[in-house]
Amino acid sequence: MKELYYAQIIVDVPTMQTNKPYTYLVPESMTNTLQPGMRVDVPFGHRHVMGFVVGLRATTDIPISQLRLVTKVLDLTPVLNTELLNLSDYLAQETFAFRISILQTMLPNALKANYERVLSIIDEVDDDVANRLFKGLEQMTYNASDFGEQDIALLSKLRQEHKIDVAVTVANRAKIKTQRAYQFGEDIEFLENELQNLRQSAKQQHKLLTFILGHFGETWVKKELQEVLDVSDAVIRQAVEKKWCYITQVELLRDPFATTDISPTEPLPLNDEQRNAYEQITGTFDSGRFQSFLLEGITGSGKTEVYLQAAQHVFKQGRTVLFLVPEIALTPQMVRRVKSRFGAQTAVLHSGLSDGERYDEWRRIERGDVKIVVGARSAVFAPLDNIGLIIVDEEHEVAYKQTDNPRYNARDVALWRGEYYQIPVILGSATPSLESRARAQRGIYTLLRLTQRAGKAQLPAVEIIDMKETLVNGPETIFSDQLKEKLLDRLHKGEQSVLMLNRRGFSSFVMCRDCGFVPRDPNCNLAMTLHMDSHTLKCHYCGHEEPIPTICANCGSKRIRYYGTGTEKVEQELAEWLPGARVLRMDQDTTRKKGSMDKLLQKFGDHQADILLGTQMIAKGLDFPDVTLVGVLNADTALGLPDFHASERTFQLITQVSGRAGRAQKAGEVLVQTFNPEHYAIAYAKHHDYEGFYRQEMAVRHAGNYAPYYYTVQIQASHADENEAAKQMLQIARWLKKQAGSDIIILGPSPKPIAKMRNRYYFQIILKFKQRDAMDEHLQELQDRSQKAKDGFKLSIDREPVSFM
DNA sequence: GACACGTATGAA
DNA sequence: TCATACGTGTCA
Repeated sequence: MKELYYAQIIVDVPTMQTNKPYTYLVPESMTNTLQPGMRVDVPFGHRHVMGFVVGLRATTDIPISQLRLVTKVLDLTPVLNTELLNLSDYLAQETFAFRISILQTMLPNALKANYERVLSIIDEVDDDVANRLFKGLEQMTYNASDFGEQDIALLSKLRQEHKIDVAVTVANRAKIKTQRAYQFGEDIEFLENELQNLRQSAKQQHKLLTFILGHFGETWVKKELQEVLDVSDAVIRQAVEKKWCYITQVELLRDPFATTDISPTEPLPLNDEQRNAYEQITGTFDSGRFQSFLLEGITGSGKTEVYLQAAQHVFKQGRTVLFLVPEIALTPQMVRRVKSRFGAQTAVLHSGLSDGERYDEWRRIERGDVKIVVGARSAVFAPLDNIGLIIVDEEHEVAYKQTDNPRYNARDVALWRGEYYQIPVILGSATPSLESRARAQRGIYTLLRLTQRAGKAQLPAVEIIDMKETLVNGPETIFSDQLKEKLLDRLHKGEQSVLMLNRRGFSSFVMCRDCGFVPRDPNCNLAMTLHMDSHTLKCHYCGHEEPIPTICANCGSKRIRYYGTGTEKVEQELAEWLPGARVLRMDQDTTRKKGSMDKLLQKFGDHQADILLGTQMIAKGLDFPDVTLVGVLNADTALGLPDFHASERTFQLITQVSGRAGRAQKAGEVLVQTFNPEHYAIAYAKHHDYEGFYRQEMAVRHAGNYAPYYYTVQIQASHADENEAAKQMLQIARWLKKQAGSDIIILGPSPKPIAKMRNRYYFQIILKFKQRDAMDEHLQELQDRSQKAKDGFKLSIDREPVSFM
């Protein structure tokens, strides 16, 4: 057998030029230990960097003289398996990101390299430097924040004069928490002898030594030992001194369920539709095939029960399950259900974990201590092997897309992993993304529909309130008379209400208060955004710009208003006309603190409040049986966004929030206040008609050449100089036009909605095209060129962006 | 990302 | 003529 001498290594230097494996020599001492997926310390140029072994070879084309040796192995076992290494390769291509960035995102922060600079004196230096800076020592670890500017300059000069040397070392950042333990001696004769010679009065010592004799050779954690024997520290210290036992450290694994009380649940009976879905999914699993299922189930139809029972089936075959949710904080009830069904074999990865805690959970998964991983976006990289089922709940959620580099979509990664393991992948939603639903139409996904609510519950009746009439009749208020009436009614009956104010971001737009008309840009037919700095309306999609109108183009009214109301204002109004009502406000401001969201929901569940008022974060997943009224204060805000997803998002949001009402015996009711009662997104939401909405929206997308008929790519770039940014983007647009010709629709360049951030100017170009492979080549080339572009021009490419903000 | 090395730029 | 600034290519 030929040994593998050459390691292919991706180094921790995120640049275009280094975005390829480098070949290193494997020292003889490592030939048995080094494996792909391990992190290593390698010399790179003049310093040391961390690297990932992505392959081992027996031969190489590179001249031996150019090769250097791997310095150190940082892991005992690979931190990435073959599957994840392959995935990183695919994702780097897919997201136009560096391979190293992908590898880093796959791992917990604790596994990032910790670079330390060690300065050492190698020649005569003056006393000031030796004593003041080096504190009389030959070496010191360098920390830039420890020194003033002058000293840094001085050290840099000494370095150039070769009087001091700088060595970079790569250290493991991960700290494994340990606790003190005692390894008992194994020499029984010695121990028995010691027991004989103990003084009569040494009762405690006698007790301990007897115990050690009964468990010789074992290792006991100090805490447990003291719990069992009730001996003092001093007694144990004596035992160590007398060599009855030895101090060691054992790894401390926190039990994440120590504080949560779990009442185990049993599988619930499935109805016919659920059973059909369950059987199709488990049948696919049993036959060992890859197949994606789109589980389209109305709110409250029991999708979760299908997930859980399918997972149970997979466990029985000794396989594991990956369960993705849009955001852990927003789905506490879902997490609780999984935990209570599967207990301690569940790992939960969420953003609230510290680096250390996350690393602990990661290691539990990696060692195979858990069967199911529940987590948000980044959990899609959980180091499970032997996966048997992947579930993506609320698959339409934009939270699955990472908005900064690397811009991956966890839903697509889930599908990749599913194909790799040849297993079923469930994409579940009450309101699937158009893209997924279209794929189901084409037979790429298997469509499974759940049309019945669980138990006897009915979908709530939805009433649309035309706010234009309300405004004509009375003072300008956020609440219609109808909504006020119903709220009062619920208060009297002691039932609960949920109010949603769909206020998103900072985007504001202009609307006529008489007819609901929103000025749209003539090219893209998208709502235009108000820019107070330039006093214009701009289309963020193609860059069209026009002055802010003073008269409505539709009805001639002068009542044109700037749009935007916050939850705080609503809370205040509620307090004024319903002084007795107990209101809980839930938005970014009130849920920022860890666990505060859970606390608010707990309070609402315990009937300590009558009204839950919040932003779209209250729309999904909440299950409170006594909520019988849902009010959507403003259904239009999402419609006004400069984005072709606007109708889809509006429909999804109204449908999701409506689903919060009437989940148990009591019938629910939904009031939707809007200025656009005739808009199809709102009309279809009123009838809970996803399929109807899907058909109409597909026609709209088809007519406008939008996704899913076209691929969409957003190119955004920034520069400190506005003209320079615009100029370069124009060149790029021209270059793309030349490369792709008629195969491509180019919109822009146009300034981004937030055109200036941190003193940089942002522009974007939107591309729409059908030939993906050809365009990928052009985009890759564009990426390469932009890396070489000088003077601070930054560019990033975003495939299928979920927001154009 | 950090550095060495090349060429351009300016002061004596 | 030298010192410094800045841009560029390289790392196995």
